[in-house]
Amino acid sequence: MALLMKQTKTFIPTLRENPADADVKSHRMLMRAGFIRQNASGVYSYLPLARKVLAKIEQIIREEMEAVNSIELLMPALQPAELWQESGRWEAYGPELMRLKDRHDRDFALGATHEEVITTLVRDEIKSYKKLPLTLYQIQSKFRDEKRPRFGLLRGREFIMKDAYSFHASRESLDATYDDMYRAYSNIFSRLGLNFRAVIADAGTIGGKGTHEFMVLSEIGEDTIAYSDSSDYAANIEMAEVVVEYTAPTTPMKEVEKIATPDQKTIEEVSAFLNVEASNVIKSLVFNVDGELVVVLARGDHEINDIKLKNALGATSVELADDAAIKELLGCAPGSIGPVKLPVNVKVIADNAIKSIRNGVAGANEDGFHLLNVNPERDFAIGSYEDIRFIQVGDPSPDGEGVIKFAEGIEVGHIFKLGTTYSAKLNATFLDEQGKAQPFIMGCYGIGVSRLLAAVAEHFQDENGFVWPAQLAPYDLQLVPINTKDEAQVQLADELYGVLKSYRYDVLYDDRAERAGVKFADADLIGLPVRITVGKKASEGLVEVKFRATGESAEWAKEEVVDRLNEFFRQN
RNA sequence: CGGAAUGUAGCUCAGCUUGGUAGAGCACUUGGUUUGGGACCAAGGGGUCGUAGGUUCGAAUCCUGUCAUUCCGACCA
Repeated sequence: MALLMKQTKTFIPTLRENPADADVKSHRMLMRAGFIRQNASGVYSYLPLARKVLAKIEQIIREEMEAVNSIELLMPALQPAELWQESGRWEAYGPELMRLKDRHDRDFALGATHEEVITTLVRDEIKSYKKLPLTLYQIQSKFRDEKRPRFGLLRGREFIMKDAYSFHASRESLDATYDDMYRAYSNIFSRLGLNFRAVIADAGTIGGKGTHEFMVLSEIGEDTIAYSDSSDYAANIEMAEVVVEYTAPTTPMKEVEKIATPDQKTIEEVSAFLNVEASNVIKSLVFNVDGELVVVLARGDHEINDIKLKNALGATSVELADDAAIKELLGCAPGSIGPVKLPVNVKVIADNAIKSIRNGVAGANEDGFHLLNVNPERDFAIGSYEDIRFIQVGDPSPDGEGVIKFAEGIEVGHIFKLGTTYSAKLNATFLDEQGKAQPFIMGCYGIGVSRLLAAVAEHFQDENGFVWPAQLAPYDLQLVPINTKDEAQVQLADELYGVLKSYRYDVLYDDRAERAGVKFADADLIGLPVRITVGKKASEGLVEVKFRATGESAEWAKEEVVDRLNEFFRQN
């Protein structure tokens, strides 16, 4: 399908100056080059050029999905509340679910995801194990009322997503499809030309066990990846296990001593004031765990990871308790909390590293005082030791090879083994070989399509504009007659336009009556791989060709344009 | 949801401190001169100064509320 487009007939509103509201370069360049416009916070229009890049991304996704027998369908964005009530997520999803009412005052949601719709759809139509496995996907807009939309397309409230769902009669079948998807995702991100890693991830509120995130490495990434410097281990920092074996030192224990520490609240202040290492200070925090106050301990040089905490306690929500609750429980402000002499019924969870503390420092549960020579077990009881801290740079890699380093990543894909979480709740069953009803075993697999547009926009640009690789470029090349009043130039440009069409090139024809400088600046902004300039030597049948990526240019006779272009696109 | 900032023409911004009835550049329209890296000359069109209220003889400017947008944090399949 060769697409031709005259620039006077399309809509590419380029900006000469940087938009004031765009801070990250993908957002800035997408605005400047006329790809997107914002309609509300986190809500964007995709203008013709963006639509074309999206179409290319989607095409790659479709090819790789079909290759693993995943079949496209399209489900509604507008979904009845009953569906969400049935799965329990009408309440559980919270304010992030966009809700609305119809004229009969019935509740609806704008689809934040489609587990409910697909599960009931399949439930009502698939009754036999003989029809399994089945994998379906769609590419569609999703709605999430994010607390803080940001970075242009990177975190929107309306965004485009590819979501796939698989249905199985057995775990083994799910595992096989999961592996297929893992490979398909790797193919997709490789074909897009992105530098990515598949990392071990947390399943979050979607539930299920066994999950990988696909992260594009980027400095604007909102997630931190912990990876091994000498193996292929990589995990979201939320999940990376700490495998250090901590043991108590053999130094003799000393008597506990109370000491005044006026206005010394943070670990840094206290350790500096008392001249001790942060690693020998006990950081004590009070968390509200599903309504119960729990004291959580970690070493002063460590950070508590609330996702690990949540998982370790099997809780559905953990958050720091507020000052009033702490005051009521312990009679002091945060900053002076400690594990010694707590009210009897308070649960205490300690990070494994607490074991390494000997004659440590802890808050005295009295404002302005700390305790010296505090020792675990002797001076306070611990409910259990768990791995609840964030891994740190330099920690040993959990797979035993090398040490941990950090990188920032943009989450562009996430694959889950859901199991029967949704099928059980929604009563979606099939009949197995024994004629017995079994809940479907499910998987789900998402790709943030519009987020990918942001990720590639972030990656494929230089100071003058986008530098699209051939597989993503909105058009293959731009045809630029310099002077639209020059008979010879227009004639040759028209001729090339026709020839290129017959050879199935997608051409953006800059037929505008603009000056050369304007056309060149816009061409650089738009960033097509090849620019063919028809100028002074048109009468001799010569054109100038410039390659966006390298900045190299050459002079070609009109007769050789097609052959040379074919050669270029074979190699790029 | 906490913290911060910003809302003045399509875009980027000045004017606000010290109240006197709105400006620049770019863009746009018309005419002319130009024509290979965001031209020039001339003449134009375009703004409830986010919004509501208050203070004042008088508010873009001072005060209060409110809304929107952005950034930091918390949060997040």
